Parts: sequence; structure tokens; C-alpha cells
Amino acid sequence: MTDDLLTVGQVADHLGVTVRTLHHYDEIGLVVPSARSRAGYRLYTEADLLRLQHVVVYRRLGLPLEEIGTILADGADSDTVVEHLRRQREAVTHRVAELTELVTAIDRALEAEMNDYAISREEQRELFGDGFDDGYAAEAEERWGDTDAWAQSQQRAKSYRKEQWQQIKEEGDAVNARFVELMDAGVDAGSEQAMDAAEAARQQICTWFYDCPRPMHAAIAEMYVTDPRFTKTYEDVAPGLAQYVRDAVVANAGRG
Amino acid sequence: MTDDLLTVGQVADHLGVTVRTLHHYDEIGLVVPSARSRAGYRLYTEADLLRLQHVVVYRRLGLPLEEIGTILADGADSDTVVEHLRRQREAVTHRVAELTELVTAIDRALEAEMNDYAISREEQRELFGDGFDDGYAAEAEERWGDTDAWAQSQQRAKSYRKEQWQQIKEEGDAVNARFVELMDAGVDAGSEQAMDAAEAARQQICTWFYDCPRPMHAAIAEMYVTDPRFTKTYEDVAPGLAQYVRDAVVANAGRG
DNA sequence: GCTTGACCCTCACGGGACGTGAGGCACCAG
DNA sequence: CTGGTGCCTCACGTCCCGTGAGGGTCAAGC
Repeated sequence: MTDDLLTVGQVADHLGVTVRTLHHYDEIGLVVPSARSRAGYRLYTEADLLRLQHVVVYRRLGLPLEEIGTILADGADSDTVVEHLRRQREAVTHRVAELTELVTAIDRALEAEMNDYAISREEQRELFGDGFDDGYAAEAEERWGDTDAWAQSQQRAKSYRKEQWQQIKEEGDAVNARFVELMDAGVDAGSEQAMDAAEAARQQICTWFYDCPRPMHAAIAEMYVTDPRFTKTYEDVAPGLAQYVRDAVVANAGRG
Repeated sequence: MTDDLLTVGQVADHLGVTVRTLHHYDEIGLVVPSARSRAGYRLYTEADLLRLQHVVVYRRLGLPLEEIGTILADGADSDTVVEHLRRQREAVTHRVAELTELVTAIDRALEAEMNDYAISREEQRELFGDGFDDGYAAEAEERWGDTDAWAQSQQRAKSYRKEQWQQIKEEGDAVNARFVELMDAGVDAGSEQAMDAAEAARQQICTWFYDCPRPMHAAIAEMYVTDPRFTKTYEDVAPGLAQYVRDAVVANAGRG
């Protein structure tokens, strides 16, 4: 039970790495199996697996193998295991925060494109450039290209041509016109009708762009009044529209 | 204004890539600057920058350059720009979901370590193994190792030794004892006192492990009753404790 | 006992995405 | 006209494996 030694293939299956990877880790001394069979087969113990698991997680974060080695070299007792987990947690959440930032950057770019607002280089830089102050830290690993979700999104995007784009713009204009109409009529931004218009706007985003739940929609609407660029595109349609739309969207997000 | 051509260095600064990278993209024909100066300097137009920006975002997601090339090759009008942004958004959120999963896996492992519960290989596999069904998709890019945040967390983790670990366990036992005491006394899990105990437990996590806001704590507490392993570790202390702690934590999360 | 797979071994070369000089023009400031 | 900085083109180095080539090993079945 405790002397349950595994061969490369089994270990590879368990932890989702390739045999070659295990060979490599052995070669460079990162994870050296504690035993070998008479025939020279690598045999991994429980402890080896634990170490390997840490390596795999660190690797997923993109740390170079050498650094992983030095990290793991600082002892291997029970308490340092917790240390590793703590660090790993921190590193992963940090990465998540970065990517989330990237998503909002993309959202802004989408908004800009939707409103036919060509953003300048300076703004691009602000959005994408070195938004990730320290490491713009590209994440690599090739196999990502043929992921299921990726293939899906690629396929879905295929059915999306010029006349449809035209339609999107028309729908958008219609929604905006509706907002202007309501605003000019003095209808409150928190009213049923305004909320309906907001809901229509949201539906449009869901249909054409991406799944956008109400809270997310509200967050985006905040940009209408906080980001001068978007404020401008709405104010150009009608003065006061940015605030009005924002309020309506927020109100709409508030109802069940 | 429109014929505002930039050299490699300027472009590199703007988009946060290296000059060498731009050379490489030129070499393989991925992003070829539209012009050259008499002296042979690469000169990038606005359109070049737009293309490059998409490349950079895709690259951050870890797509291989070749694939990026074919993606960008399907036309380059205004509407396909939106398509790219849509895809990029989807891809990034997908990645965020993956990493978030990884975080909860780490949380579980941390919980297990905290309770001195050594998880089996089978469970490790479940947690870390191929949780990412298709591509375990390691994210690479070396430079990550010497990120500020990383160095920080590494340094912070240094001050964390064996006697402290002992202290952590004692504190944990104390909190659990408090829970048992309350439960045995028939005090309601939603009571002030039980919530105080829950808050103490949360503070302990914050202090020793990671920043854990109340809602997150509640999510973790759910595991006490849904994950048999954790249920067991609490039930072993006292029958009914898992449910009691879970309820107290949830109640505590509910108060301001 | 012999064959057939599935699995393991050790070289060893390849490849993607750049890093890192080396050697040499280009351009502007003083 | 002399630095200093920025750009150019080779061209080799690196990291993390992928991908054979050539060959042993092991349990199972005939």
C-alpha cells in the first residue's frame, strides 16, 4: 500500500503530463524518481508524486523549471507544502486578476468598435499596452489552439458577415433612439419603459457579442459616465444621454 | 497626423513587446510593417499597429503564432475586428474560469493540509490531474519568475517556520473546541456567539493563509458538508460539527 | 517455449518564440 | 566631428519539451 511505486506511464496519466516531460524532469534533476526497477524502469514513490504535483501547478503558472527547482529546494516538510500552496494560490489569483483586467480592456474595445469609435494609439496603449505593469507576461503553450471552446467560438464567429454588422448598427441606433425619445419625454430613467429599453440594449449585447448578465451590463454602463470617450459618443447623440442610459441600465439590473 | 509612422522601438514601447519580437513577427510574415525608411528602418502604420495589437492579445492567451496568422488572415475589415474581440473575450474568460477552478483546487488542498489530512493520489488526480479536461494547458513564458508580486510573495513566505505551524494548529483546534462547546450547549448556529466563532475561524485563514472575505469563507464552508472528506474531519471531532460550523460561517457571512 | 503487444529505456535531432550578442550604418545634439 | 542612441542584419543560444530510431521488458495468449 505504501510501497506503491508507479511507472512513468501511470504517473503521466495521473497528473496529465507526458512521459517525455517526466524524462526531462529526471534529466535535469527536477523530479528524480526515488527508485528504478532492475530493468531500469523509473519508479515513482508517493513523495515523488507530491513533488511532481507542485511542479505541475507551478508550471501551469508559467514558472521556468529552474526556478521551480530552487523553490522546491528550500525543504519539503509538511509546513512548506502549505507554503507552496499559499504561494501558488496567490500567484494564480494574481494571474486571474490580470486576465480579468484584460477582459475589461477587451470590453472597452468592443464598446468602442460598436460605436464606430476608433481609439487612438495613446488609448490603445492605455488599454492593452502595458496595462500589466510588470510582466505583460504572455501565456504560452501551444496546444491551446485546438481546445474545444476555442474551436466552438471560432465556428460561431464564422456566421457573422457584413450585412449582419449593418443590422447590428441599426439595432443599436434604434435602442439609442428609444432612449432619446424617453428622455425627451421626461420619462424617469428608473421607469418601467426606460428599464425595458435597457433590457433591449442588454439583449443586443447578448445576441451579437457575448453573454452579458445584468450586473455585468451595469458595470459596463458605469463606463458611459466615467470614461470620457464613451461619454462623448453618447453625449454626441443627445446631451444627458450617457447619464440617462447608465441610470436606466443600473435600474434594470436592480429588478429580478 | 494620419501618416504617423513609428519605428520598432516606439511600437515596442507602446505595446509592451520587445524589438526582437517585432523583428521576429516581420521575419515570419505575421506583422510586416507597411513601409521602410530609406535607411531600411521598419515603419509601422496605424493599421499595422491594430493588427499587431490583436496579435499581442492572442499571444497573451498562448495561441501559437502560426494560428494567429491564419485567424487574422480571414479579412481585416471593421467587422472582423469585432469578431476577433469577441473571440478574444471568450478565450480569456474561458482561461479565467480554468484558473479559478485551479484556485478552488488549491483551496481544497490547503484545507486538507490544515486538517492534517493527506489526500490520496486518486484525489490529487481529481483535484489537479486532468481537471482541465482537454488541455492541461500549461501557461509558459519565462519572465514570470521575476515578477514583482512573485518576489513579494516569495519573501513573505520566508517568515513561516515550524513553530508557527504548530501555533496554527493550536489556534485551529481552539476554534474547533469553541464550536463544539457552543454546539453542545445547544446554542444556535445563527447566534451571535457562533458567528463570532466563525469570524475567528475566518480571521485565522486571513492571518495564516490568504485573504478570505466572508463570502469566500461561506463558499469554503459549503465544502464541509458537501465534500465527504472534509465532512469526515469535522465529524470525527464531534458528530454534527460539520453542519454546525457551516451554518455558523454562512450566518456570519450574512451580517454586515 | 514463442510470439505479440504494450510499455519502458537511451540517444539525439528538431522546433517554436524569441534572447543575446557582433559588427556596422543612421541620426541628432553639442 | 564626435558621441550617444537607435536601427539594421546575420547567426548562434535557450527553454521545454516533441518526435522518432533502435532496442530491451513484461504479462498474456497460443
